[in-house]
Amino acid sequence: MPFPVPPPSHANCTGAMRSVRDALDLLGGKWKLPIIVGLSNGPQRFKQLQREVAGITAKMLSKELKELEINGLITRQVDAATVPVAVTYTLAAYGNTLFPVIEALHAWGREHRIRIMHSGETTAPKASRVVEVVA
Amino acid sequence: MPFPVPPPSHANCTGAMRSVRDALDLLGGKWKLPIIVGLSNGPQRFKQLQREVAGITAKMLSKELKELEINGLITRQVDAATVPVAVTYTLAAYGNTLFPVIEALHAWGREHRIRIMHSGETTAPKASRVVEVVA
DNA sequence: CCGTATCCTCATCGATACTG
DNA sequence: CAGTATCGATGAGGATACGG
Repeated sequence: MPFPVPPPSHANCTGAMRSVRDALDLLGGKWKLPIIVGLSNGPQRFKQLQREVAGITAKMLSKELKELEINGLITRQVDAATVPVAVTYTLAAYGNTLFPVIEALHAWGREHRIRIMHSGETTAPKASRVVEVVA
Repeated sequence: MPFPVPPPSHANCTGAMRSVRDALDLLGGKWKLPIIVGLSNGPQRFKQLQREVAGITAKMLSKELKELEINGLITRQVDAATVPVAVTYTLAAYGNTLFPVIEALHAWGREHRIRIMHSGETTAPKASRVVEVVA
C-alpha cells in the first residue's frame, strides 16, 4: 500500500485525494505563495504588498487576498480613521500551519531540480520542458 | 524570519520560491495525482490506467504520462512482441520520493477541511467558495 | 490497444480605465 | 490609497474522430 489510499481496494481514491486537492488548490495559482511569503515579513498595506509581490495587478492581488482571508490564512484590518482609508493585511497564526507543507514542497523541488540538471548532462529522457530548468 | 526566505532582505524571494513552484507545477493540474495514485497500486497498461483514473480522456492521459516520465516519476515499457503493442507504465522508485510531499498536503488539507466546516457552523468570514466544501 | 489530430469551451490572468 | 469594471489574451482541459 504505497500511498495514502486507505482500503486495499483502489476504488474510492477520491476520498483520500480530496484533502490533497484542497491543499493544492489553495496553494496553486501564480500568486498565492508570493503573497504569503510577502506577508510573512510582517503586516503590509495593500499598495506595499503590491510592490513587494512584483508584477501582480491590483485586480489579482485583491482577488487572491479575498480567497486567503476566507480560508483564514490572513487577516484584513481597516483603519477608517485616516484619509484615505488604510487597509492592513496580516498573516494569521493559522497561516503558519502551512509551513510544513511549503517546506516539503521546497525540499522536494530543490532536490528535483538538482536531479534533473544532472540527468540532463548524462543520458536521460529528453527534457523538452522538464520543469523549466532555467540555469 | 517565518518562512524559507534566506536573506533578511526580501528582495529575491524568487530564488527560494522557485523550488516550491516547481513541485507545485509538477503535482498541479487535474490529473497528476490521480495518475500517480493509480500507478501506486502497481504497473498498469494504458487502457487499464484510463479506466482506473475515472473520467480522463486518452489525450490528457497521454499528455500527463509524458510529463511524468520526463520528470523521472514513472517508467514506460513497450512490448512490441504482442499484437497490438502493449505499453506498461510503472511508478518509478523516484516517484516514491513524493510521498512526504503528498503526505504533508494530505495532512494539512484534512485538518483545513475540518477547520473550515467548524468555522462555517459558528461565526466566521462568510465562505462563498472556501475550498469547495461538499459535505 | 495505444495513442494523435482537431476543434471547442471555459477559467485564469493581464492591461487599462475608473471610483470612493 | 484601496480597490472595481471591462475587455482581451492565453492555456488547460474536454469531445470527437481518426491512424498505427
